[in-house]
Amino acid sequence: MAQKQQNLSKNQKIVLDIIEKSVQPMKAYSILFNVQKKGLKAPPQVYRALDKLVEIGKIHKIESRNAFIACRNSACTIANATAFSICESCEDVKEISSSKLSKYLSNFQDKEGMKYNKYNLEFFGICKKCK
Amino acid sequence: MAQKQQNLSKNQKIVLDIIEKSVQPMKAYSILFNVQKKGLKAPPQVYRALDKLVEIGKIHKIESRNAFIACRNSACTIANATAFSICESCEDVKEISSSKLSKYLSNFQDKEGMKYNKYNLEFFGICKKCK
DNA sequence: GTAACTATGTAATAATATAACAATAAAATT
DNA sequence: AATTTTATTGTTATATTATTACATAGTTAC
Ligand SMILES: [Zn+2]
Ligand SMILES: [Zn+2]
Ligand SMILES: [Zn+2]
Ligand SMILES: [Zn+2]
Repeated sequence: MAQKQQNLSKNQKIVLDIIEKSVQPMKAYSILFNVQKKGLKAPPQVYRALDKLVEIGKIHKIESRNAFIACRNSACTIANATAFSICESCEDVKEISSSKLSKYLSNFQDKEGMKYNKYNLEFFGICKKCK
Repeated sequence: MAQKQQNLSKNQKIVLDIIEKSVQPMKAYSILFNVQKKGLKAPPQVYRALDKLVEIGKIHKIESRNAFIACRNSACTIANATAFSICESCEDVKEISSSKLSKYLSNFQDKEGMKYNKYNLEFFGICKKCK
C-alpha cells in the first residue's frame, strides 16, 4: 500500500518532507530556498532528490508548471500513470484518482496497436472557488 | 477544416514554417538558431510567435520535453485537447488523433463532477523501431 | 580491508523563458 | 486624411529551470 520510507536518503527525506507539507505543487528553487536551513545549498542536491522521488512515485512532476507535488493517491501504486486537474485561475492542482480513467488509459491502443503503461494527463479548467 | 493562414504575422509565419518542416518537435532555441538568417535575433521574437501559434492550435507544446510540434491532426480543431505518444528511446513524438479518446477525456468528470474541455495527455513507451 | 557502489558537496554553466521599454506598422474611428 | 487604438516588432537585460563535472564521504559486498 504505502511505499516504504526507510530507504530514502537524508536529502531525499528533507526534500520529500517539505513537499508533503505543501498543499500545492512546489517549484525546485522554492524547495531549494526552503531547505537551505537544513544544509542543502545547491540545485543539484535538490534535483537529485526530486529525480529519485519522482522515480519511486513519492512525488509527481506537473510538467506544464515545472512543479512537484506529493502523491496522496493511495491507488497510485504506479508512478507511471498520473492525472491531474489544474485550475488556470488559482493554480490549484489536484491528483485525480479514478481507477476507471487509469484503466481506460492503460488499455488505450493507438492506431498501430501500440499500448502504453506510462502516461501523464493534465486537465485544465476553472475550479469551483474561482467560478 | 484547415485553419486560415493569412492572418499570421511575418514572424509567426517564419516560426511556423520551420516547425512544419521538422518531423520531430523543435526546441525554442533550436528554432531561434534556425531563423536567425531570417532576421529573428532574440528569444522574445520566437517565444511570442510560439505563444500565438500554440494559442491558435497551429502547433502544440510537448510539455515534458519543452518542445514544439506542428499540428497535423485534421480532427484537432480544438487546440485544447491534445494527446501524444513519445518514444523514450528515440524521442519520436506522434500526435494521437482518436475521436474515441478525445470524447472520453472531454466527457470525463472528476469526483466533484467537474468537467474539463482542455487537457494534455502524453503517453510514453518504446516505439516499434526501438524494440 | 579493498573494491564497488551510492550519496553528498560544490562550483560553474547550460538551457529555457520572461520583463521592460522603445519603435513600427496595421486597423479602426473620427 | 488625421487621430486613436491595437497588434507587432526589435532589443537589452534578466529571471527561471536544470545539468555537467569533479571532488569527497559513507555504505555494502566480497
Ligand atoms: Zn500519485
Ligand atoms: Zn481556482
Ligand atoms: Zn493537433
Ligand atoms: Zn523509438
